[in-house]
Amino acid sequence: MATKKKTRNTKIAKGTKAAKSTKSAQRKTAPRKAASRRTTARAVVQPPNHPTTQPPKQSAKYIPQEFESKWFQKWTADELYQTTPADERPKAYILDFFPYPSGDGLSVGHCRNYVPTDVMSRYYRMRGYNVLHPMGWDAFGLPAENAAIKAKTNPAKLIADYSANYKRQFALLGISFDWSREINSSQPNYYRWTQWIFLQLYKAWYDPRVNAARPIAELEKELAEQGTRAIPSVVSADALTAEQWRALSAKERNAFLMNFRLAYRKAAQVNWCPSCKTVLANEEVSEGKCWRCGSVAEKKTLMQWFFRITAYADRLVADLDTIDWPEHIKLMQRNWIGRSEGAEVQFPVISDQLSANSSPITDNSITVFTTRPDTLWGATFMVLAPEHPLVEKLTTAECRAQVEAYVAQAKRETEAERAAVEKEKTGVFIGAYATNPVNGARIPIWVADYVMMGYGTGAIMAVPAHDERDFAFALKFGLPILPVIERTDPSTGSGLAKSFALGGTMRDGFADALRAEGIPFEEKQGSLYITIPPAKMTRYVEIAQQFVQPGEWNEVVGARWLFIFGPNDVETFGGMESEKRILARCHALEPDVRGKRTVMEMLYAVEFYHDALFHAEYGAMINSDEFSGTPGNVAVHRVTQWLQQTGKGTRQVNYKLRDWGISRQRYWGTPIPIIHTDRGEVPVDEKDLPVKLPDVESYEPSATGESPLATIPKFVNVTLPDGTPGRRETDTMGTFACSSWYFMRFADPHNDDAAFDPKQVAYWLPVDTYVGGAEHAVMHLLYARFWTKVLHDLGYVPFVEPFTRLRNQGMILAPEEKDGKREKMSKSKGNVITPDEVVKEYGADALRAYEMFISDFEQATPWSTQGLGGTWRWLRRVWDLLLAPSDRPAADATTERADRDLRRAIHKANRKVSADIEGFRFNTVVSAMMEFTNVITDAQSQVSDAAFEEARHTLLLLLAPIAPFMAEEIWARKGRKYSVHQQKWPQFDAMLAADEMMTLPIMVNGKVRDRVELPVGVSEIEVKDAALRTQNVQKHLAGKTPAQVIYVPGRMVSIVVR
RNA sequence: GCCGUGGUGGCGGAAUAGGAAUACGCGAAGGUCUCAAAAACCUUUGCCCUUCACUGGGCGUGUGGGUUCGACUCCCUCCCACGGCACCA
Repeated sequence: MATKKKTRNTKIAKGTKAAKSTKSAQRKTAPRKAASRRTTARAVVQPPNHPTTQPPKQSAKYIPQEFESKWFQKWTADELYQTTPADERPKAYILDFFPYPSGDGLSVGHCRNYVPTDVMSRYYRMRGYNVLHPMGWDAFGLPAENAAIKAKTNPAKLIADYSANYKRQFALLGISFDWSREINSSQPNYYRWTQWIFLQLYKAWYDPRVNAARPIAELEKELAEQGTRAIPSVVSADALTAEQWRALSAKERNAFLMNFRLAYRKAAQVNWCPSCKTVLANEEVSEGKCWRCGSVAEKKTLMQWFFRITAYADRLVADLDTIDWPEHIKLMQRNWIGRSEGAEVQFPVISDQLSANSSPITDNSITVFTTRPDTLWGATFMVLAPEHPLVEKLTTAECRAQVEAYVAQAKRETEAERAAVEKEKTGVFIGAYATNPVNGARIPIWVADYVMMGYGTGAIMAVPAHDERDFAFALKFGLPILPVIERTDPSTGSGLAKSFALGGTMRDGFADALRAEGIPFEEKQGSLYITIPPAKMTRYVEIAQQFVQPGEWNEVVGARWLFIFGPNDVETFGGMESEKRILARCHALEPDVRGKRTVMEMLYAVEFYHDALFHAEYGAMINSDEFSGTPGNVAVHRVTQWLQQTGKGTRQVNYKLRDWGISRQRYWGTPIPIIHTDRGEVPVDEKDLPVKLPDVESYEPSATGESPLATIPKFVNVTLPDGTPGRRETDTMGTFACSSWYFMRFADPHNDDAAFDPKQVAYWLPVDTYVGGAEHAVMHLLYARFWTKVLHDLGYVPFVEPFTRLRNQGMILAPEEKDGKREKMSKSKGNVITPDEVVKEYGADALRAYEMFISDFEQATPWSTQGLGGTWRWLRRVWDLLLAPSDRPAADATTERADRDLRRAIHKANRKVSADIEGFRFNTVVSAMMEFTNVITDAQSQVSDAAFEEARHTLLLLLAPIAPFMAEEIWARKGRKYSVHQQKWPQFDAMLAADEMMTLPIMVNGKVRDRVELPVGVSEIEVKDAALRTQNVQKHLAGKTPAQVIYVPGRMVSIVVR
C-alpha cells in the first residue's frame, strides 16, 4: 500500500516538473505545489485565451441540462435504436420484466434494472450484435381497474396516461428501447393472441406416455378406438371402454375431456365479501376481512378455469438444471413445485364397526399418501381432514354429534386461523378403526384440522414417533407412540441411547459400577443422567439388572427401548402389546405415573429424554417385523417395492404445486374465449378472435359473484353459426396469462395473422438476459416456463426454456436516516426519490452512473445523494479531460515508457469494463472507469500526443453505454461523425494489457515482511533468490535457514522458518 | 420453526482460482486559492504501540474453533440482520 502510494506520488512529482517545463503560460501560473492530476486537467481546460472552435452558446463546463434532451430527440428522430429484423449477426435479446405502469411513475429504485440492461444493450450493439431491447405494458389487472372505478373513468385511458409518463421517464434516462415494438397487453391486437394460446391449451392434453402435450383430437380418436385402456391414470377420470365412449352424448364427452384438457374448468373457492357482494383477491383480504368494508370474508364456490400446470411439474423441475438463473430462485421454484416421492397405502376400515351403520360397506378403505413408507409399522392412528368424504360415512352413532360439531367449526375457520402459528392441536375420534396393512394392528381413526384436504389424499397415517405434528397430537390425546426408526446421535453418528436413573431407584454402588465400566453420566441431586455408548449397551443392561431396586425399574431410550425391572426381567418396548404390558406394570409399581396414558407420555416427563424420544431421521428400521435392521438409506425404497409386490400400496409422486387458476370475476382482463351451450362448452372459432372486451361506462361488480361482463347482455348472448344459442364465458383471465408469452410477441409485435412468426421467434428467442425483481421468483417465471413448454410441445417454438439467463436486481432503499434504520421507498412514508428530480439537478448520465455504482447489482442498498454527487464529479472530470486541448510534448525516452504504461492501462480498462458489463458487475464497471480516468489524468503531461489521444478515444467509447448523452455531446464537439453509439467497441489486445514488471510480496511465516519488484517472466530460482536477499526478510530470518520457500508464480513468495 | 441471502473502515462497497484485506466513491481533518465564502484542488484517513523523522511492530473481514506455508475466501460451532414459506403427511 505504502509503496503504491509512493509510486503515484513520484509520478505526479515528475509530471509537475514536466508540466512546468513546457511552454504553456497558463501552466506556469499554476500553483508551485500543485502536482495534481486534477489541477492540471482543470488548468488546461480554462485557459483565458485558449483558441476554441466551439460555438458561443456551448458551455465549456459540464452542464448536462444543456444537451441531454436535444440528443434524445435526435436519436428518436433518427430511429437509432430500432431493432433490425433477423440477419446474420449474432443476436442479443435483453429484456426487463413486463411492468404494470403505475400512476406513481418510476422512482430511482425502479431504475436499478432499467439502467444496467440499457448499458448492456448499448454495449452489445457496439460489439456488433443485433440487439432486441423492447418495452411494453402489462396493462390489465386489478390496480388499473380499481383506480379507474375510483376515478370514474375507463382503465384504458388511465393506462394510456400512465404509460406515457413511464415513456417520458425512460426518455429522460436515455433508455434505448425500440419503441416501434411497444406492446400493450390490454389492446385487442395483443389479447387476441392471449386468447388464441388459451384455445391451444384448451385443445390439448398431456400424454404421459410421450411426456408431452398433444392435440385433444388425437385423444378423442384413441378413445373411440380403444377407450382409456392404454392411458396411464394421471387425472381423476374413470376408466372407459371404446364402446362406452362411443355411447356418450356430446355433452358427456365434453365433460369427460375436461379431465384431460390443459385448460379446463372445475369448481373452486373464491373469497367473497357478503357486504360488497363481490369477489375479493387474496390481496384484498387482510386478517380474514374485506379491506374495503371490514366484514368477514367468506368462501364461495364457483366454476372456474384452470391450466393444468401440474402435468408439467417434473419437466419444470428437471429443466431448471439447464438454465443460468440464481441458485436461490431455482431452489424457490423447486420448493414451490414440492415434488415428493412416496407411496399410497390403503388402510382397510374394520367392518364390524360399520355394521352399526345403515349401509354396510364391505370394501371401504382409507388411502393415504406418505413420504415415509419405512415408518408404516409405527402408524398408531389415522387422521382425516374435516372435509374428507369418509368422515361422514365412517363416524359411529355415539361420536356423530361431537364429530359434526368439530367439522362445522373447522369449516368456519379461515385458512389463516387454521394455519396459525403454534396452534394447539385439536381433533375428535370418529369411533371407527382401521387395520394397519403391514402388521394388522387395529388403530383408531380421528378427524383433525391439521390435515389438509388439498394435499395428498386428505388423510394420513399418523406415525407419532417420527412426525412432529403427529407426536404433538398423540401426546395431547394419549395415543400410543411407537418408535420404529433408530435414533442416531448427530455428534457421533452412532446410536444415541440414554437412561435416567432417578434417585432411590438403584442400589448403592450403581454409579461406581458405571464408572468402572467407563459409561459416562452426570449426577444431579442424587439422580444419574446416563448417555450409553453403543459398545457398552450390553454391559449397561447387565449392570442395571443387578442394581435396580425391587419394586422399581430403569429404562433405556433412543437406540434401544428397554424397561429393566430386575435380574432377568427386561421388557422390550416395541409394539402395541409391549406398550400395554409395560404401562400396566409401571402403573402397578408407581402411583405417580398412573395419570400417564402411554409409555411415551410417561417418558416425556423426563426432560433429559426429549431429544431421544422423537426424531424424523432416515435411520435404520426397528420394531418392523422382517424389515427390522434395514439400513436407513435403502429403507424407503425396499418397503415401497414390497408394498407394490404385495398389492398393499403403490409408488406415488406428489406435488405441492396446484393447477394454475386463471378465472377472475373482473372486467379489466382478457375475456376467456368460450361459449356455454346446452351441449357443453364450445371454444370460440379462432378466426372470430378476438372476443373483444366491451367498451362500457360501468363495470362495477355484479352482485352475484359473476364478472361485471355478465351484466352486459350484448356481450353475453350469442348465437352459434348453426343457430345454437349460447352464453359467453364472462370470467376474464388473470394477468399472469398476458405476461406468460409477451416476450415472444416482442419478436414480431405487429403480426395480425399469428401470435408471432415462428421464424422471428426462432431467431430472437430464448431471451438471453432477463432482469427483474425477485418478488416474481415463482409465479410469473413458472407460468412463463409452462406456456413455453406447451407451445414447444404443440410445435410453435423450437426451445423449451424462455429465459436463458435471469438476474434479480436488489432493492434501492430510502436514504438512511440518522438512526441508521433502513426503509423501503414508499409514497406513504414520503421518502421516494424520483429520476425526474435527480436528472433535473445532476443530469441523466450521473444518475445512470450512480445506479450502476451504488452497490452489487443483486444487493439491497440505501440511496445516497452524497454518493450521487461523487459520480457527478467524476463525469465532470471526464468532461474536462476529454475536451482538454491536445498539445503533449514531443516523444523522447521518458514519454516512450509512459506511453507503454498508458497503453497498458487502456487495454486493462477495456478488458475489465467489457467483462464486468457482461458479468453484471456494474459497480466495478464504474470504479474501473474512474481508475482509468485517474490514470490518464496522472499520465497526461508525460505521454505523447498519440498515446494521450488513444487513451481519451478509448475512454470516450467505453463511456458511451454508461453516459450516452455526454459521450454523444463530446463526440460532436470533437467534430467526429455522428453517432458515437454507432461506433465499434474498441479492440482489446491481451499482449498490450500484459504487465512488464510485477511486485511480489514476501511472507515469512505467514506475515508479509517485504516486497520485490521483478520483470515478469523471471525464473523461480531468481525470484526466490531476490526474495531471500531483501533487507527485511534477512532481518526476520535472523540467520536461520528457511525450511521451505514457496513461489506462487506472479503472486507471491512464502518463506517458512522453524 | 424451516428455507434462502448477507455480516469487511465513520458510510456505500472492492478483493479473478486459497496468495498484498479495505480498490473506487462518500464522509471527516488539515491545507492551497480567495477580501471572504462556496466551488475546485492538494495531503492524511482501519485500530493500537514505537520513532524527532525515516521506520519498525502488534491486532484486524460478526463469534469461537479447525485445515493450510498462507483463509474475507474452504470445513465445523454459535450470534445477528434481511427476504420468503409455514401444520404439505
